[in-house]
Amino acid sequence: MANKKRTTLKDIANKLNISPAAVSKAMHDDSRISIKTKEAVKRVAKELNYQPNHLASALRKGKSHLVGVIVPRTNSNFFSSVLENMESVLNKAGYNIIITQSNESFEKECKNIDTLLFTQVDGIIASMANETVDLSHYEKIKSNGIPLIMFDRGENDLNVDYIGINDYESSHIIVEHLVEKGCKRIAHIGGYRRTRIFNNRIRGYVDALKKNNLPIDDSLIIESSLTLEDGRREMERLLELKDRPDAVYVASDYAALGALQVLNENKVNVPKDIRLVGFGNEPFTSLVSPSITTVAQHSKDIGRITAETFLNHASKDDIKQSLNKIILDAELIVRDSSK
Amino acid sequence: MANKKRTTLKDIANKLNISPAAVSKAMHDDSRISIKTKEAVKRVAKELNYQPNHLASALRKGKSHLVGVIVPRTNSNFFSSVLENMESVLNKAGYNIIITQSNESFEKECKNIDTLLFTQVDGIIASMANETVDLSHYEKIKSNGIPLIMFDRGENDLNVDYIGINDYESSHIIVEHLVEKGCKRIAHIGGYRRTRIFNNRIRGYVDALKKNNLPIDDSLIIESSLTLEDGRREMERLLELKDRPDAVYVASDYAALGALQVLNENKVNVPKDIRLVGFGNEPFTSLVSPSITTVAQHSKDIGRITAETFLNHASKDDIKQSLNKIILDAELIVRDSSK
DNA sequence: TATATTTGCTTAATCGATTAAGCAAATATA
DNA sequence: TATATTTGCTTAATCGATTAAGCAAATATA
Repeated sequence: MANKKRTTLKDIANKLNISPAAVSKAMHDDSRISIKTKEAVKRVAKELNYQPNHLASALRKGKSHLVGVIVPRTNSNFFSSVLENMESVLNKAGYNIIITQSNESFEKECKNIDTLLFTQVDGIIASMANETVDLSHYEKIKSNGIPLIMFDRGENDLNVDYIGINDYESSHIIVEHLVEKGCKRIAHIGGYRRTRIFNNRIRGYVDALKKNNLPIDDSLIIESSLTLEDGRREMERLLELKDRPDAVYVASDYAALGALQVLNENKVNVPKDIRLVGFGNEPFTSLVSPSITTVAQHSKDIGRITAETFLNHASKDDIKQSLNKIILDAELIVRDSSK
Repeated sequence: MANKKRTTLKDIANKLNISPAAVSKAMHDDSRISIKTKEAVKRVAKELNYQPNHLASALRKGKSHLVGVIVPRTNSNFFSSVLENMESVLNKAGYNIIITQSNESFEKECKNIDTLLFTQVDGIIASMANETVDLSHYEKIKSNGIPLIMFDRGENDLNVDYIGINDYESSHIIVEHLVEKGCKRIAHIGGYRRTRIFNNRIRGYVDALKKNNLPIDDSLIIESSLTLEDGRREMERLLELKDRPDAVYVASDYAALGALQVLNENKVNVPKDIRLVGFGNEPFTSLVSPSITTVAQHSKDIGRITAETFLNHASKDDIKQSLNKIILDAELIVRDSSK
């Protein structure tokens, strides 16, 4: 069934004995079309179940009303929630989003960008893969003349709008919280400094220690990929230290969970012997025992503001892009692992 | 920068003093174009950084090479992995995917379908929201003349291809496993019977009990929404029974985790006193203690086969759709909670 | 009443890529 | 050598929707 052709403006025009141009204008409530004609057009459009051909209008107008989104993965609560809110804002403005996953791979990220540019998106919103160091594929987006917006994971060098949380400040909040609980030797299992957000977390951690007159001990500052396995391995290393830390701030919930497993296995009492703080507020942090203190990243706001930033660009003709950071404050969620 | 217009076929044609038609054919390696011309065209195309205008070719060819995908949520490991594999297969065949989330909402699902149809997708791949009972919006897809493929959560009534795991058989495997471990009173915290997959799991559970000559006890069969909270509440109810079960088969990992929390809080030894099995192989099942025995759903295969099924439809001109189920066997992953 | 303005449409071109039809030159075959 | 076929392109139409330009009729203004 249903192999009949789609209804076009021309079909409506023929039925009403007017020109397709008049039909197009009537559908868009042009002031130069009589109310009578408009009503007739809309009635017939409904009768024939007219669906505008988006491709044709996009081609003519030079806008596809599609926005490409690149995320490392969708299966984290953070990204999934960002996407949901981003989509809702963009849909209201008549844009649809094409979601792609880089799986933290540089190569996949390059491919995704090619794909999105090929699909003629009106803009790209991206959060960088961990692997990515070379930024030339992102420059390609800019030289294509469409807006590029980064969120959560960006790079200053790109000189585009960025929306994220205040990583530097988050580390302060975490350290202050642990100091308040009486901790004096706070370790940090962090990401690699070359990634902006992890560098900021490390800087925040160091500066917060200084502010509280605590000594900086390089053996307590660890860089890793922050997987669950990394968390396990680094926690084991920390436990072997002669002078064990009394708190560990881990820059990712997954690594924090790995650390917690090792602590539990070694019968180290959390939070009594060692307090633990993660980052990201992944759902499982509230599910394990003890539940893990962590930082919520305002995914809803990030999604919404990122979308609004794109719309702001899209409404302007000049595509002057510049570094424009919107930094949100993160929120500490205190749970059993640091109480 | 970069406000210069995009390169078109015409630009290449002008530079080489040939017609745009020849350029188009050269780019597509038409056999009627000389090798010399092809080489020249490709060289100039590269020089001018030519990117074909996808909208124009889609309009002309009547194909957008876009596939719409609707999932309840992307933030589960299962859906995220399905999407990843689906995308990879479709990309290779020249299709891009537009991912949308229904958030388990019927209304959002309807909106997503409208959006995708408006975007002129060549087909829709969907997994139904829990809320959905009325199927008329799915019928709309079919009457649009584009293929509809369902996976994981479908309905026989739709009469379209369906790819999923063997829920009925999965329940058998789980029950057999528990019986083997000596369990005699196996409870089932399941989903609502109106959802096909949950109904199948319940039927499988009941039939497997019969097969093993175990009595069917209605107080041990519970229907719920299978959230973590549901798991907690229903486990509490089961613990209040005079005659407690010695095993609980929960039809979702989240609810299984809720059940596990209650068991741990009540100092019930898992697996000694009560064995526990979940469903879905969410990452956290291997992370909690004790780790939860669960069922893996072959997300990779489902993604791949779903994509291939679509491609199969797309390559044919006639859009005869019929109920065609591809059922994969699930795999039991035995962990500490049932050892 | 004569001119200016507004209303309500039509005509024709356009967005780029594609393709059916066709033509001239080159090559193959009788 | 004469005809048939192949090669290598061009011409022109097309996919639908949109829009600048413009025209005739209706209405407003002088």
